[in-house]
Amino acid sequence: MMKTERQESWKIQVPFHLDYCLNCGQVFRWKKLGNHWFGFIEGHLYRIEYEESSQTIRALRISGDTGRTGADSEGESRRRIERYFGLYDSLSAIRESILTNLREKGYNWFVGKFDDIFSKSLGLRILRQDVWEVAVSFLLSSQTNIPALERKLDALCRLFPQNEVRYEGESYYRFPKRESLATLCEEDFKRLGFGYRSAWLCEMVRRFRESDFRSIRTETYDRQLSFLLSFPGVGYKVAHCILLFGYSVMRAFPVDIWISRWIKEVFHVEGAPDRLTSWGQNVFGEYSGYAQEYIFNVYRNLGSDGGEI
DNA sequence: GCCCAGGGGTAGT
DNA sequence: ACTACCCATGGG
Repeated sequence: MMKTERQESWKIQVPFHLDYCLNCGQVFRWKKLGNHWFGFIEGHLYRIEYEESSQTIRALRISGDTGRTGADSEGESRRRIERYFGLYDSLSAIRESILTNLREKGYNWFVGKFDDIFSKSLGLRILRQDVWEVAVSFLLSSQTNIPALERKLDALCRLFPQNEVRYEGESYYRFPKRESLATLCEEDFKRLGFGYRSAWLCEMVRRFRESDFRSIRTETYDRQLSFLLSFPGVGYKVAHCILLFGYSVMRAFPVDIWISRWIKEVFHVEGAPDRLTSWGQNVFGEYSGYAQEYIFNVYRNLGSDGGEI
Protein backbone atom coordinates (compact mmCIF):
# COMPACT_ATOMS: atom_id res chain seq x y z
CA MET A 1 0.00 0.00 0.00
CA MET A 2 1.17 3.48 -0.80
CA LYS A 3 2.17 5.51 2.21
CA THR A 4 -0.06 8.55 2.57
CA GLU A 5 0.88 9.96 5.94
CA ARG A 6 -0.51 13.32 6.88
CA GLN A 7 -0.11 15.30 10.08
CA GLU A 8 -2.66 17.79 11.34
CA SER A 9 -2.78 19.70 14.61
CA TRP A 10 -5.29 22.17 15.85
CA LYS A 11 -6.53 23.89 18.97
CA ILE A 12 -9.94 23.05 20.40
CA GLN A 13 -12.18 25.17 22.59
CA VAL A 14 -14.08 22.52 24.54
CA PRO A 15 -13.19 20.22 27.46
CA PHE A 16 -11.55 17.03 26.26
CA HIS A 17 -9.75 14.16 28.00
CA LEU A 18 -8.26 11.73 25.51
CA ASP A 19 -7.24 9.13 28.11
CA TYR A 20 -10.71 9.02 29.66
CA CYS A 21 -12.32 8.66 26.24
CA LEU A 22 -10.16 5.70 25.26
CA ASN A 23 -9.75 4.09 28.66
CA CYS A 24 -13.25 3.98 30.13
CA GLY A 25 -14.50 0.70 28.72
CA GLN A 26 -16.36 1.98 25.67
CA VAL A 27 -13.66 0.94 23.18
CA PHE A 28 -11.03 -1.77 23.53
CA ARG A 29 -8.48 -1.65 20.75
CA TRP A 30 -6.65 1.65 21.09
CA LYS A 31 -3.04 1.29 22.21
CA LYS A 32 -1.02 3.86 24.10
CA LEU A 33 2.72 4.21 23.49
CA GLY A 34 4.24 7.09 25.40
CA ASN A 35 1.93 10.05 24.90
CA HIS A 36 0.55 8.66 21.64
CA TRP A 37 -2.63 6.68 21.13
CA PHE A 38 -2.84 4.39 18.09
CA GLY A 39 -6.14 3.21 16.64
CA PHE A 40 -8.45 3.13 13.66
CA ILE A 41 -11.11 5.66 12.71
CA GLU A 42 -13.23 4.84 9.67
CA GLY A 43 -10.58 2.37 8.52
CA HIS A 44 -7.69 4.82 8.86
CA LEU A 45 -4.90 4.18 11.34
CA TYR A 46 -4.18 7.27 13.41
CA ARG A 47 -1.60 8.34 15.95
CA ILE A 48 -3.21 10.89 18.23
CA GLU A 49 -2.07 12.94 21.18
CA TYR A 50 -3.68 15.74 23.13
CA GLU A 51 -1.74 18.47 24.88
CA GLU A 52 -3.84 19.70 27.76
CA SER A 53 -1.91 22.93 28.39
CA SER A 54 -2.43 24.27 24.88
CA GLN A 55 -5.67 22.37 24.18
CA THR A 56 -4.07 21.04 21.03
CA ILE A 57 -4.85 17.80 19.22
CA ARG A 58 -2.05 16.38 17.08
CA ALA A 59 -3.07 13.64 14.70
CA LEU A 60 -0.94 11.68 12.28
CA ARG A 61 -2.89 9.70 9.73
CA ILE A 62 -0.67 6.73 9.09
CA SER A 63 -2.61 4.75 6.53
CA GLY A 64 -5.63 5.20 4.36
CA ASP A 65 -8.51 2.77 4.09
CA THR A 66 -7.92 -0.21 1.82
CA GLY A 67 -9.19 0.50 -1.63
CA ARG A 68 -8.97 4.23 -1.23
CA THR A 69 -6.51 6.15 -3.28
CA GLY A 70 -4.98 9.53 -2.88
CA ALA A 71 -4.53 11.71 0.16
CA ASP A 72 -7.30 13.30 2.15
CA SER A 73 -8.04 16.93 1.65
CA GLU A 74 -6.87 19.36 4.28
CA GLY A 75 -9.07 19.20 7.36
CA GLU A 76 -10.57 15.81 6.62
CA SER A 77 -8.78 14.19 9.53
CA ARG A 78 -9.83 17.03 11.77
CA ARG A 79 -13.53 16.58 10.92
CA ARG A 80 -13.24 12.82 11.21
CA ILE A 81 -11.57 12.99 14.62
CA GLU A 82 -13.87 15.66 16.01
CA ARG A 83 -16.85 13.58 15.04
CA TYR A 84 -15.40 10.30 16.35
CA PHE A 85 -14.54 11.78 19.73
CA GLY A 86 -17.90 13.48 20.14
CA LEU A 87 -16.38 16.95 20.29
CA TYR A 88 -19.65 18.37 18.98
CA ASP A 89 -21.45 17.22 22.15
CA SER A 90 -21.92 20.16 24.49
CA LEU A 91 -20.76 18.87 27.85
CA SER A 92 -22.08 21.95 29.64
CA ALA A 93 -25.54 21.40 28.14
CA ILE A 94 -25.39 17.70 29.01
CA ARG A 95 -24.36 18.52 32.57
CA GLU A 96 -27.22 21.02 32.92
CA SER A 97 -29.69 18.51 31.51
CA ILE A 98 -28.66 15.85 34.01
CA LEU A 99 -28.64 18.21 37.01
CA THR A 100 -32.03 19.65 36.06
CA ASN A 101 -33.47 16.17 35.71
CA LEU A 102 -32.11 15.18 39.13
CA ARG A 103 -33.84 18.18 40.71
CA GLU A 104 -37.10 17.50 38.90
CA LYS A 105 -37.11 13.92 40.09
CA GLY A 106 -36.50 14.92 43.71
CA TYR A 107 -32.82 13.98 44.00
CA ASN A 108 -31.58 17.37 45.20
CA TRP A 109 -29.31 15.66 47.72
CA PHE A 110 -27.44 14.10 44.82
CA VAL A 111 -27.02 17.17 42.61
CA GLY A 112 -23.77 18.33 44.25
CA LYS A 113 -22.42 14.79 44.30
CA PHE A 114 -23.06 14.32 40.62
CA ASP A 115 -21.43 17.65 39.91
CA ASP A 116 -18.32 16.30 41.64
CA ILE A 117 -18.42 13.17 39.50
CA PHE A 118 -18.83 15.31 36.39
CA SER A 119 -15.86 17.49 37.33
CA LYS A 120 -13.63 14.51 38.07
CA SER A 121 -14.29 12.95 34.65
CA LEU A 122 -14.60 16.19 32.71
CA GLY A 123 -13.67 15.73 29.07
CA LEU A 124 -14.92 12.16 28.82
CA ARG A 125 -17.03 11.84 25.69
CA ILE A 126 -19.15 9.13 24.08
CA LEU A 127 -17.35 8.01 20.93
CA ARG A 128 -19.03 7.56 17.53
CA GLN A 129 -17.85 4.02 16.81
CA ASP A 130 -18.51 1.53 14.08
CA VAL A 131 -21.64 -0.45 14.99
CA TRP A 132 -20.32 -3.81 13.84
CA GLU A 133 -17.21 -3.60 16.00
CA VAL A 134 -19.26 -2.40 18.98
CA ALA A 135 -21.76 -5.24 18.57
CA VAL A 136 -19.08 -7.94 18.42
CA SER A 137 -17.04 -6.38 21.23
CA PHE A 138 -19.88 -6.25 23.71
CA LEU A 139 -21.24 -9.63 22.69
CA LEU A 140 -17.88 -11.02 23.83
CA SER A 141 -17.81 -8.88 26.97
CA SER A 142 -20.16 -11.17 28.88
CA GLN A 143 -18.52 -12.31 32.14
CA THR A 144 -15.18 -11.00 30.92
CA ASN A 145 -13.03 -8.32 32.51
CA ILE A 146 -11.74 -5.54 30.30
CA PRO A 147 -8.11 -6.75 29.94
CA ALA A 148 -9.34 -10.22 29.00
CA LEU A 149 -11.79 -8.73 26.49
CA GLU A 150 -8.99 -6.70 24.92
CA ARG A 151 -6.97 -9.89 24.51
CA LYS A 152 -9.93 -11.71 22.94
CA LEU A 153 -10.51 -8.95 20.39
CA ASP A 154 -6.82 -8.72 19.64
CA ALA A 155 -6.63 -12.47 19.01
CA LEU A 156 -9.65 -12.26 16.72
CA CYS A 157 -8.19 -9.42 14.68
CA ARG A 158 -4.83 -11.17 14.31
CA LEU A 159 -6.51 -13.98 12.37
CA PHE A 160 -6.65 -11.62 9.37
CA PRO A 161 -3.17 -10.55 8.29
CA GLN A 162 -4.66 -8.67 5.33
CA ASN A 163 -5.93 -6.13 7.88
CA GLU A 164 -2.50 -5.51 9.34
CA VAL A 165 -0.83 -2.11 9.24
CA ARG A 166 2.78 -1.88 10.41
CA TYR A 167 4.22 1.27 11.86
CA GLU A 168 7.52 1.75 13.69
CA GLY A 169 7.92 -1.90 14.53
CA GLU A 170 4.37 -2.37 15.82
CA SER A 171 1.43 -4.10 14.17
CA TYR A 172 -2.10 -2.74 14.17
CA TYR A 173 -5.16 -4.52 12.80
CA ARG A 174 -8.32 -3.15 11.28
CA PHE A 175 -11.38 -4.82 12.76
CA PRO A 176 -12.50 -7.68 10.47
CA LYS A 177 -15.63 -7.16 8.43
CA ARG A 178 -18.59 -9.48 8.76
CA GLU A 179 -17.64 -11.25 5.54
CA SER A 180 -14.23 -12.09 7.01
CA LEU A 181 -15.66 -13.51 10.23
CA ALA A 182 -18.16 -15.50 8.15
CA THR A 183 -15.25 -17.64 6.96
CA LEU A 184 -14.78 -18.90 10.53
CA CYS A 185 -16.79 -21.44 12.49
CA GLU A 186 -17.69 -22.01 16.11
CA GLU A 187 -14.63 -24.19 16.66
CA ASP A 188 -12.37 -21.37 15.48
CA PHE A 189 -13.90 -19.05 18.06
CA LYS A 190 -13.55 -21.66 20.80
CA ARG A 191 -9.88 -22.01 19.98
CA LEU A 192 -9.57 -18.29 20.70
CA GLY A 193 -10.98 -18.89 24.17
CA PHE A 194 -14.43 -17.43 23.53
CA GLY A 195 -16.13 -20.33 25.32
CA TYR A 196 -19.93 -20.34 25.31
CA ARG A 197 -19.93 -16.99 23.48
CA SER A 198 -18.67 -18.75 20.35
CA ALA A 199 -22.13 -19.89 19.27
CA TRP A 200 -23.55 -16.40 19.88
CA LEU A 201 -20.87 -14.88 17.68
CA CYS A 202 -21.56 -17.39 14.90
CA GLU A 203 -25.21 -16.43 14.97
CA MET A 204 -24.47 -12.70 14.99
CA VAL A 205 -22.11 -13.11 12.05
CA ARG A 206 -24.77 -15.10 10.23
CA ARG A 207 -27.69 -12.77 10.93
CA PHE A 208 -25.91 -9.43 10.78
CA ARG A 209 -26.90 -7.49 7.72
CA GLU A 210 -25.33 -4.13 7.07
CA SER A 211 -28.66 -2.81 5.83
CA ASP A 212 -30.48 -3.84 9.02
CA PHE A 213 -27.97 -2.12 11.24
CA ARG A 214 -28.08 1.01 9.09
CA SER A 215 -31.86 1.28 8.81
CA ILE A 216 -32.33 0.69 12.54
CA ARG A 217 -30.59 4.01 13.16
CA THR A 218 -33.73 5.93 12.28
CA GLU A 219 -36.12 3.66 14.18
CA THR A 220 -37.73 4.42 17.53
CA TYR A 221 -35.95 3.51 20.73
CA ASP A 222 -38.32 0.60 21.40
CA ARG A 223 -37.81 -0.91 17.95
CA GLN A 224 -34.04 -0.45 18.15
CA LEU A 225 -33.99 -2.21 21.50
CA SER A 226 -36.16 -5.15 20.45
CA PHE A 227 -34.10 -5.57 17.27
CA LEU A 228 -30.88 -5.85 19.29
CA LEU A 229 -32.45 -8.10 21.93
CA SER A 230 -33.44 -10.55 19.19
CA PHE A 231 -29.79 -11.61 18.87
CA PRO A 232 -28.81 -14.51 21.13
CA GLY A 233 -26.29 -13.35 23.68
CA VAL A 234 -27.60 -9.78 23.59
CA GLY A 235 -29.51 -8.95 26.75
CA TYR A 236 -30.39 -5.58 28.24
CA LYS A 237 -26.86 -4.65 29.25
CA VAL A 238 -25.19 -5.48 25.94
CA ALA A 239 -28.07 -3.98 23.93
CA HIS A 240 -27.70 -0.69 25.78
CA CYS A 241 -23.95 -0.66 25.19
CA ILE A 242 -24.61 -1.08 21.46
CA LEU A 243 -27.25 1.66 21.56
CA LEU A 244 -24.99 4.07 23.43
CA PHE A 245 -21.62 3.41 21.81
CA GLY A 246 -22.76 2.30 18.36
CA TYR A 247 -25.90 4.33 17.73
CA SER A 248 -25.26 7.38 19.92
CA VAL A 249 -28.54 6.85 21.75
CA MET A 250 -27.71 9.12 24.65
CA ARG A 251 -30.47 7.89 26.92
CA ALA A 252 -29.20 4.30 26.79
CA PHE A 253 -28.16 3.22 30.29
CA PRO A 254 -26.10 0.01 30.42
CA VAL A 255 -26.24 -1.73 33.80
CA ASP A 256 -23.23 -3.93 34.48
CA ILE A 257 -21.93 -5.31 37.74
CA TRP A 258 -20.18 -2.02 38.62
CA ILE A 259 -23.12 0.28 37.96
CA SER A 260 -25.39 -2.18 39.72
CA ARG A 261 -23.17 -2.07 42.82
CA TRP A 262 -22.90 1.69 42.70
CA ILE A 263 -26.68 2.16 42.51
CA LYS A 264 -27.10 -0.17 45.46
CA GLU A 265 -24.47 1.63 47.55
CA VAL A 266 -25.55 5.18 46.78
CA PHE A 267 -29.31 4.88 46.25
CA HIS A 268 -30.06 1.58 48.01
CA VAL A 269 -31.90 0.40 44.92
CA GLU A 270 -31.56 -3.16 43.62
CA GLY A 271 -32.96 -5.15 40.74
CA ALA A 272 -32.40 -6.87 37.43
CA PRO A 273 -30.63 -4.92 34.65
CA ASP A 274 -33.85 -4.02 32.81
CA ARG A 275 -35.33 -2.52 35.96
CA LEU A 276 -32.18 -0.59 36.86
CA THR A 277 -31.92 0.67 33.29
CA SER A 278 -35.39 2.20 33.55
CA TRP A 279 -34.47 3.57 36.96
CA GLY A 280 -31.34 5.24 35.59
CA GLN A 281 -33.15 6.74 32.63
CA ASN A 282 -35.75 8.20 34.94
CA VAL A 283 -33.21 9.63 37.39
CA PHE A 284 -30.69 11.06 34.90
CA GLY A 285 -32.91 11.90 31.92
CA GLU A 286 -32.23 12.16 28.22
CA TYR A 287 -28.44 12.04 28.69
CA SER A 288 -28.46 9.14 31.14
CA GLY A 289 -25.87 7.40 28.93
CA TYR A 290 -23.41 10.20 29.60
CA ALA A 291 -24.22 10.08 33.30
CA GLN A 292 -23.58 6.35 33.29
CA GLU A 293 -20.16 6.70 31.65
CA TYR A 294 -19.07 9.45 34.01
CA ILE A 295 -20.15 7.37 36.99
CA PHE A 296 -18.43 4.28 35.59
CA ASN A 297 -15.19 6.16 35.02
CA VAL A 298 -15.09 7.67 38.50
CA TYR A 299 -16.29 4.61 40.38
CA ARG A 300 -14.50 1.91 38.42
CA ASN A 301 -11.42 3.58 36.91
CA LEU A 302 -10.52 6.52 39.12
CA GLY A 303 -10.91 4.37 42.22
CA SER A 304 -13.14 6.59 44.34
CA ASP A 305 -14.93 4.46 46.87
CA GLY A 306 -18.66 4.46 46.37
CA GLY A 307 -19.43 5.60 49.89
CA GLU A 308 -17.77 8.96 49.34
CA ILE A 309 -19.56 9.76 46.12
C1' DG B 1 -8.33 -24.35 44.60
C1' DC B 2 -11.18 -20.08 44.92
C1' DC B 3 -13.13 -15.82 43.33
C1' DC B 4 -14.25 -12.57 39.95
C1' DA B 5 -15.13 -10.46 35.40
C1' DG B 6 -18.73 -3.96 31.61
C1' DG B 7 -24.07 -11.14 31.36
C1' DG B 8 -27.37 -14.11 29.13
C1' DG B 9 -30.44 -18.10 28.86
C1' DT B 10 -33.43 -21.10 31.11
C1' DA B 11 -36.30 -23.48 34.36
C1' DG B 12 -38.66 -23.14 38.30
C1' DT B 13 -41.71 -20.33 41.34
C1' DA C 1 -41.96 -10.60 37.20
C1' DC C 2 -38.45 -12.58 40.22
C1' DT C 3 -34.85 -16.09 41.50
C1' DA C 4 -31.33 -19.74 41.14
C1' DC C 5 -28.39 -21.89 38.56
C1' DC C 6 -25.49 -22.87 34.74
C1' DC C 7 -22.57 -21.50 31.21
C1' DA C 8 -16.26 -21.37 29.45
C1' DT C 9 -12.23 -19.03 30.20
C1' DG C 10 -8.37 -16.45 32.13
C1' DG C 11 -6.20 -13.79 35.72
C1' DG C 12 -5.29 -12.52 40.51
